[in-house]
Amino acid sequence: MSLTQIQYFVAVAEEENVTRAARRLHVSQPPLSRQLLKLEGELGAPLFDRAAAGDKRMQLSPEGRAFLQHARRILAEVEAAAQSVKASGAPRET
Amino acid sequence: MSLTQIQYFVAVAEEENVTRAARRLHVSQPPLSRQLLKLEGELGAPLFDRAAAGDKRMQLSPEGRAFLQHARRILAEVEAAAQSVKASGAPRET
DNA sequence: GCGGTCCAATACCCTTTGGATCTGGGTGGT
DNA sequence: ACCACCCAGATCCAAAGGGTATTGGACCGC
Repeated sequence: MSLTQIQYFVAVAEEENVTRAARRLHVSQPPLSRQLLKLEGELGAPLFDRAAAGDKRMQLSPEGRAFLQHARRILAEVEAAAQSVKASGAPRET
Repeated sequence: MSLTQIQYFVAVAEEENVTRAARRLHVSQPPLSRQLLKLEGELGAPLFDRAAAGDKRMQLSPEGRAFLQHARRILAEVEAAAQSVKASGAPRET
């Protein structure tokens, strides 16, 4: 599992569409598709319901919904980690 | 920034020694050293005080200490994320 | 029923990343 | 002075990750 995979997953979960998510992430669709599958493989469960015939959207599976919560927290925490370094290195602006 | 870099960093922070951390992580010392430097580069600040002449330990810098807290949370959250998928996929043992 | 559209997945190639080995420089202990 | 320890740099090679082109399945209008 990697941070990029997590970013990718969140984007797809939000867009409910791989192609749109790819545009948003400035990558092409196939790599995104692959990383998604790879992530599902590692986790041992599908994160999306692709089966839905009459519905083209990439809908989150139950596992996907559970994962999404943590995924968001991870990304936020990463952001915070980077900030904290900058903050502690330059505690004051002067 | 990647999850492996974060793992590496935590290990070194705990061991206060790159070589030992490398053994613990089952990687060799040079890659570990490089990832550390790379991480510091990305963050824009050194995470360790290597300057200390008479002291061989890799001591955390103030920025390093700040980062460590988040780093641990990130790894814990990643762990939790994986667990949550397994849990929601197989809510019961039967 | 047939072509056109939309979308994810696969095939293939190529660049980049990351790990391993070997080496060097600097410090401390005996 | 010699040896041990430790981090960083150089070099090489395998693996990962992204891009383009293409396929395959489902739906829509005609």
